Amino acid sequence: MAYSDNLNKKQLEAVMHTEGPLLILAGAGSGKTSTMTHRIAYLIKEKGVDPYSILAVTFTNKAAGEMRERVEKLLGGPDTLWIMTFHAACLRILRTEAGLSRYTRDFAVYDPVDQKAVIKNIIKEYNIEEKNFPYRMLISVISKCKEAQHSPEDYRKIYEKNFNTETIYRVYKRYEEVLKKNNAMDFDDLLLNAVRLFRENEEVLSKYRKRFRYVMVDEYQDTNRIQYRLIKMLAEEHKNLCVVGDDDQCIYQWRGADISNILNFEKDFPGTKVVKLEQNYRSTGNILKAAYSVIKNNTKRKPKKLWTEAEEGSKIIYCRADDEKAEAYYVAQEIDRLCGPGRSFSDFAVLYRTNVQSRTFEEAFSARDIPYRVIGGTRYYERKEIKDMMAYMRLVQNPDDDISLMRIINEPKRGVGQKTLDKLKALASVRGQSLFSVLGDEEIMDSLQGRTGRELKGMHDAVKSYSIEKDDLKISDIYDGLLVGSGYIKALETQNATEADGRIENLMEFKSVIYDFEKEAMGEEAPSLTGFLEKIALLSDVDNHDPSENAVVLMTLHSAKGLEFDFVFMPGMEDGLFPGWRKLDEPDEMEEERRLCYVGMTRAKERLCFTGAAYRTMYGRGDYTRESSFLRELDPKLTEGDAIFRKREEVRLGEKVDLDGFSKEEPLRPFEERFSGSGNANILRKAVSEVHEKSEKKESFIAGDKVAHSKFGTGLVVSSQGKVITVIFDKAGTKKLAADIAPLKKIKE
DNA sequence: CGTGCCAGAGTTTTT
DNA sequence: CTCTGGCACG
Repeated sequence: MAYSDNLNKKQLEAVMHTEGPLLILAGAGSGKTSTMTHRIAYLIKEKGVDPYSILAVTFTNKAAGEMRERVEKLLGGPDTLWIMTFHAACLRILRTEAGLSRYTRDFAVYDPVDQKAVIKNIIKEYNIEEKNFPYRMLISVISKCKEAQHSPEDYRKIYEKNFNTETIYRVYKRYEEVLKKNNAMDFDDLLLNAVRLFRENEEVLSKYRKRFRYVMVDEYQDTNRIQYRLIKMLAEEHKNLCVVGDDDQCIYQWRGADISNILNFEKDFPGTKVVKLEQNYRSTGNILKAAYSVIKNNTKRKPKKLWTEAEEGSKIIYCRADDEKAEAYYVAQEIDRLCGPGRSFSDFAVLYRTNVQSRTFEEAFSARDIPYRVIGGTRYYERKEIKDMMAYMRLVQNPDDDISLMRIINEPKRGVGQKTLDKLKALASVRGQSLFSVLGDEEIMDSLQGRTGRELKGMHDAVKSYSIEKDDLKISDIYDGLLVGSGYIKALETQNATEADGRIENLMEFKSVIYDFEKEAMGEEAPSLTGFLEKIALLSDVDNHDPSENAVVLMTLHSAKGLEFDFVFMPGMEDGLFPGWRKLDEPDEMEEERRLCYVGMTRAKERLCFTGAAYRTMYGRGDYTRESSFLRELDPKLTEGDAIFRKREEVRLGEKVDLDGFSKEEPLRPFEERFSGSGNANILRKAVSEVHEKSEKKESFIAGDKVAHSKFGTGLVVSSQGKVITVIFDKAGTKKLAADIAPLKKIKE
C-alpha cells in the first residue's frame, strides 16, 4: 500500500490504528505531522471515512495550515474536513449554534488588548487601587477561572477567606457583564462557551459527537483543562480519539497547559494504544545526544530517547563573550562565515528567552548588513493604528460595541476627554442605550463644543452608513472609506513625523492583508466583514513568518516550537536569564525551563551554538553573570572546546567594523526619499492617494445613469431619493444603496 | 483638553 | 535603557 513508502514501522502502526483511543508520543522531529496527515488520508481513502466526520485540532493557525496543505496533497485536492485551531473550531460551532446562546451570531472576539481596555475601565469605574490590583493580575485570575470553569460566584466561594477576593470577584463579575453587553467573547470564552453549549444542550452535543467520529489533537501536551473537557465530551461516545504530543515539549504550563492531560491519557481512556515515535529525522546525532543530556535531568517525564540514522555531525558550540554586544557580534560573524554559497540567511535562527534580547542582535546584524526578521514582540496586529482601524471596522459590524467606540472616540483627536466621555457614558446609561446611539442624537451633539460635536457627528454618520451598507460593500472599500471618513489618515498625514509615516505605511500594508482575505475567501462564501474580523482576531505573529524570505529569524524559544532551522543560536545562556531568576529555586519551574531549552536545541538540524555574556547590561544595569545551569548539564564530550571563553579582543580579530560602530544613526531624510531606497515610496504614495480618491468622487446619480459597482458589477439607476438610490444590476439584482459611500462609478457613453 | 515631564516597572504568550 | 501611566500645567 502506498502509505508505507514514506513511513517507518511505528508511524505506520499509528496510521493504521484507527478505532479506539490512540496516544502517539512523538519526539521532536519524529515525523509527527507526516504521521497525522497520513492517518487522515488513510481514514478517508482506505477506510472510506467521510472527511466530514473528521476533526483535527491544532494550537496554531500555522500548524493547521501546514497540516491542511499536506492532507490536500495526499488526497489530491482541497477538502472540507475540519483542520483548525481549538479556538477556530469553537468559534465556528458557536456561530453555527448562535441561536442557543446569549450572543448574537456576529459576536466579536476580544483579544488581550481589548481585555486590557475592559479591565482598565472597570478599575476606573470601581475606583480600585491599581497598585494592589494590577490589570495583568486581574486578567490572569479571570483567565484561570475560566479555564477551571469557575463563575465569579464560584470564585468568591472558593477563595472567600482571602482579603482581596471580594474585589476580584466584583471585577470578574463586571468584566463578564461588559463583554456580554458588547456582544463579545474573549479567547477563553470561545472554549468555555463551546463546552457550556455542549453541556447544556444534549442534542447539540450529540449532533457533533455523531458528526466527528474521528477526533485528532496535535500538541496534546499543551492542552489545558477546558480543552481537555471539550475533547473528552466529543470523543466520549465513539472513543476514536488520537492525540499526539511530547511531554518533553510542554512549555506552556504557566499559561494553564496541564501536562497531566498527556501523562494520564492512558488512565482516562482505558484501552489506549500507545505508539512511541523515537526516530528523529531532523537533527544530527550530537544535537540529539546533547538535547537528551539536558532533558534527562527532568524527573517528571515519560522515559524515551530519540535516536537517528544521521551522522554525528559537528559538536555543539559554546561561546561565552565578554558582554551582550560581543555576544551578538560573535553570532553575526558566525552567520556571515557560515552563510556561504547554497545557503540562505533563512537557514539561521537566533532563539532567545526574552524579547528584549532581540535588540543587540538587530544592531549587530544591521552593522554587518545581515538581513533579519524579528518575529513576535509587539505584534503587527496589536499596533495602535491597526487596532484603531480594527475598532472602526468592529464598530461598523456592531455599532453598540462600546469598548471599540471608546477606543476610537478621540482617535484621531476630536477634543473628547474624560469629561465629555463621562457625560456621554452617563447619557447612554440613563437611556439604556449604547454610546454610539448617543452620538447619533443631534441635540446632544449640538450641545457639545463646536468642533467636538461636529466631528463626532461626522464620525458617527460615516460609521453608521457603512454599518447599514456593510453587506453590500467590499471589506477593502469599507476600510478605505473609514480611513477617510474617520479623519484618521488625514490626521496622520498632517502630523508629518517619522512615526506617522510608519503608521501610514502599516495601514497601507494592512490593506494588502484585506485584499488577500478577499481573494482567498472569494471561492467560498462572500467575504464578510465578520469573517475578516474573526480571522484577524485569531491570527498571531508566528503565522506571519515566511520561511522563504532570505532573512535570519529572530524569535523567542516559545515561538520556535514546531519550527526547524539548519543553524540555531541560543544566546543568553546565563543563570538568571535562562533559566530565569524566578525559576532557579522552584523545581517544577526549572523543569519547564529545561523543556524550553530542549525545544530550542531540537530545532537545530545541523549546528547548534550556545552563547552567553560574562557581563550583561539589562534595563540599564550591568552585572557579571554565571553560566546557565543547563550548560553544566550538557555532556562535555559533545561540546567544542576551543570556542569556549572567547574574549572580545579575539572576536574583534581581523574585523573591520569596531564594536562601538553598531548604532550608527541614519540621518533623517524626507519621507519620499526614505522609502525610495526600498522602492516603497511610490507604491505607498499611490496607495494613500487611492484611498482618498475613492471617497472624493461625490457624484450625484439620477435615474437613467449607467453605473459600475465594485462588487455588483454594472447596473442602471432607476430612482434617486436624496442619499438613497436604487440600482438594478445586470447580475446582482435590485439594490438600494447610499450614494455617498457605495463604490459606484458613473459609466459614460 | 492636550502636552510634557517624572516615576516606576520591566519573562515567556499557540488563541 | 525604554515604554507606560499618572499628574501638573498651559
